Amino acid sequence: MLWYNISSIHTPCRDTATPRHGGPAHARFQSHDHRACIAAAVTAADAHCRARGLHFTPQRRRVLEILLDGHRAMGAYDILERLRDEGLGSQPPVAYRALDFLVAQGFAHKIERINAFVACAHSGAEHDPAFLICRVCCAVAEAEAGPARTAITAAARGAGFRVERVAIEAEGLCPRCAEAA
Amino acid sequence: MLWYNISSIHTPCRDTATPRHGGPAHARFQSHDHRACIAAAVTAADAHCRARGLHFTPQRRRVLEILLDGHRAMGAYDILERLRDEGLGSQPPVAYRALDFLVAQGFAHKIERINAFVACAHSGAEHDPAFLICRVCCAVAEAEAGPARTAITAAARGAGFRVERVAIEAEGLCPRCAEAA
DNA sequence: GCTTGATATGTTATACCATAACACTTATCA
DNA sequence: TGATAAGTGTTATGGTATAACATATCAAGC
Repeated sequence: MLWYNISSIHTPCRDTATPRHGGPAHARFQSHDHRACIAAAVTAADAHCRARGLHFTPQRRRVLEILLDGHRAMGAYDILERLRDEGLGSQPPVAYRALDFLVAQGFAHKIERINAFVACAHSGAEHDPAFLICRVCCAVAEAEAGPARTAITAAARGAGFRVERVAIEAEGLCPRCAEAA
Repeated sequence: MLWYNISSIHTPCRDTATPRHGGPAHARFQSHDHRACIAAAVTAADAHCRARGLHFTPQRRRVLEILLDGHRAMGAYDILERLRDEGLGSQPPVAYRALDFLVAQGFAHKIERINAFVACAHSGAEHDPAFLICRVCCAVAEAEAGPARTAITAAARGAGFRVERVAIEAEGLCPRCAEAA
């Protein structure tokens, strides 16, 4: 399971949401080859778009790279700030359009609870993401929610509702904060 | 399953979100005794608070009544408008404080996807709500998510994450809009 | 090429959602 | 009855998101 730190967005636990390093929860992505991991995800997205005749434009590509590089949940305005620094756009719609595209294509997810976006941890593969959000440090993990999705889809079908997308977001304590408590 | 209509809040489908009547999806609560249903829920909340030494103040009671009466997903500012009309408060924090209390006590739920609140359809009973949100007309239904919650809690435990609260929100087509499509 | 329609971007303005902070009041209980 | 906690009133501001319209770019058929 991949863990993300939260960035400076507006959240219930914003004040304590400074990036944490060295802990067990994050050991996994401290050791991996982050550069290669980003490149692979971008390449996969590129191929996906090519295959479908979609435009993987510089803006969209860059926003995905920023999300992958940050390796954390980022607010749209965090993204926008990066884009602005790089001369790739300066107004909110620029960020939101790119993010909408990435989310629609499954390259990124929106975490409704905290109004933030993360690069998808399993790009390319069909999957049902669930997010675990620590209420103390706001770290976020993407977990697999296949069985849960199956359950809710079945319940919905019984009511005549046709499910297209499911957002599952669990709030609680991450391993580190649970131990501290 | 209980269906709610969406109110005038800011949503992807706000323009088509006028209350709908007469359809099969809503037949269930058109026939029930709404007055009695509201009274029962308020009485239950009152008893719950009394038992725990919590203050079920006039403001909190009134906000719950408004949610129950509206029988739909309402934005905090919709609530505030009602309170203002009744002289019970005029500034946003008034509405948010009451809503926070009601959500914390389980008398209401927040639907993150659309930044709206609904009165709980099963007040008093322990339950795990899941929401079905129609992407066309924004009608909202509260379904039971017990099995899904069990699944996600188990997956989280495997990662050392302690789940306290789970939000499950499915987006798709309600029976009526599915039929129209 | 050139037109045409669809898609994407630039920009302004605005709407909507939510809380920090502080003063004041009311309830509870030792 | 005085101390403490909980709730309310109010101002101000911060954070999130989109409508609307102008412009530019791309892809396909003539």
